[in-house]
Amino acid sequence: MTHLDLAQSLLNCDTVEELHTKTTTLSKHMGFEHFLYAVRVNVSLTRPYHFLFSGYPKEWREHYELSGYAKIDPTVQHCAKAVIPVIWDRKIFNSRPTARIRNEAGEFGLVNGASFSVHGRQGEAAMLSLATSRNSRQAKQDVITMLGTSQLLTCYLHEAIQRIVLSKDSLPLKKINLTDREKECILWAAEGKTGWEIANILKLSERTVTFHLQNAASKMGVSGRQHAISRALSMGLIAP
Amino acid sequence: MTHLDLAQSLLNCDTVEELHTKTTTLSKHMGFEHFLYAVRVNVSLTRPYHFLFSGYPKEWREHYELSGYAKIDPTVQHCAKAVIPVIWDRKIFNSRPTARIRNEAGEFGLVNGASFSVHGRQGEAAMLSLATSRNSRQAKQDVITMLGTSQLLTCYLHEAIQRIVLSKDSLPLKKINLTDREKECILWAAEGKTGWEIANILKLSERTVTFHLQNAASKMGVSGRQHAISRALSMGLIAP
DNA sequence: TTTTACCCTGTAAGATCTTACAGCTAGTTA
DNA sequence: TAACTAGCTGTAAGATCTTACAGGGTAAAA
Repeated sequence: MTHLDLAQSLLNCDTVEELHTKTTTLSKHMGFEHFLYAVRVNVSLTRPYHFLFSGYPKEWREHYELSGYAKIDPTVQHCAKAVIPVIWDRKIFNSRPTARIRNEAGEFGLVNGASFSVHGRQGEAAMLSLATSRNSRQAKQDVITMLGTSQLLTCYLHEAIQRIVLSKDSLPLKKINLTDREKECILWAAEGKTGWEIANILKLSERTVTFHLQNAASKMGVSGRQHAISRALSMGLIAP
Repeated sequence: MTHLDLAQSLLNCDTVEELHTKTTTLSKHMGFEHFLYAVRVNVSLTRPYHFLFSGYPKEWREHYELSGYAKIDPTVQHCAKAVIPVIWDRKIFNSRPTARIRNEAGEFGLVNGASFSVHGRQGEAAMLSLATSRNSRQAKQDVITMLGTSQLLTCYLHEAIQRIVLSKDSLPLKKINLTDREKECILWAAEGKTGWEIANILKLSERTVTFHLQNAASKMGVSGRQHAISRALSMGLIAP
């Protein structure tokens, strides 16, 4: 049974609970007592959707939340802009308030670990943190040794979450089917073309272009061309 | 010297050539004679920017290009929409034309391997393929064994490419500095607000909103509000 | 055969955006 | 001090988008 098989098995989960159990087992196998997966989906730019999948101590999560640590947590900031993992280290938590986060986390059994970043095609930004309470030199070394496997786990877990959670109806990535025409019209509108220009490009009447753009907008639950463009883009609906 | 150290060393490269040498060495260490990294950046949706970083045989690349294989290559399609790697396998190359790609690739020494996907914060979609000419059962197993390390390499390589290639002036991700106001205005415009509404939200005059949006557009080299919104979004300039 | 999905088009009033003109303040840097 | 950057504001004509009304077609699935 390779780690690949285990990771693959995440994709076979049907429920969030099952996925949680498997992820917990898998993390433990890899030497981490705790994990935390979080994803942000830009259904709306100003009100993004967040989903948390936690194998962290509940008390720590609550404290973290109440203290608004997410805003200054260097691992969160790192994962928001980079695609490489970050190993928990004194250099990372270097300021006064961030060092405090690290210390407090340690009290809850999150001593050593690393955070992994993964971005989806539909603009989702996700991260997975894996942590152990072990504080030895060996523990630090183990984190490094497992870096590859951990990164792989992150990818598979994200894929699984995407399938189980994010694709369900009434949830943010709920499948919105734009027709080809609608996509074409939005694409050209996004390229800055006017209705008249799009009509010429697609050999349609300007009225029809308007029509398709309206349909697309109403499918996505937005109003106006600009809103439709941004929603279609941030949800990856018209990706090349 | 762990694989991590090696991957880290990619980040220290200053030139594309240096990066190429290091990547070649690294791939070999991992048991792959060939690698191919490709990235697409949505500077424009209809005319995206492509960058290829090839450790593949030149002849194969040319043949692949001329034959337009990229359009039907199942590994490319997989990486475009998934975040998990795909191992080269008969099941993947299952149709007549795709099986042909696999066979032809084999003739150039690309027999077994896998393709890895990574998406960046700025909407770049990249993939790395690693291949070996070995055709044994052991070779297949080795691909699986190295899956984690390979995925990690993909992430580091992408980060390195981003720094060396994509961030340079005159290149697609060339740093465009939007001011906070400009970002705010674009953000709300992307949320479907009218100029008048944005003015109210930000406590500005409508004229000023127009002004900022125009400045943002001209900085990005586009014309019109819709174009500005799409460019800002697809280049990750106003990400939350 | 009915339903469903997709595609296409017209008119017209009013809202909104674009682009041209022109000018002000404040803070930082050279 | 001069030059630069960021921020802010006004007017007005013309282009473009929005939304209301209304209507037509094909093709596949139920």
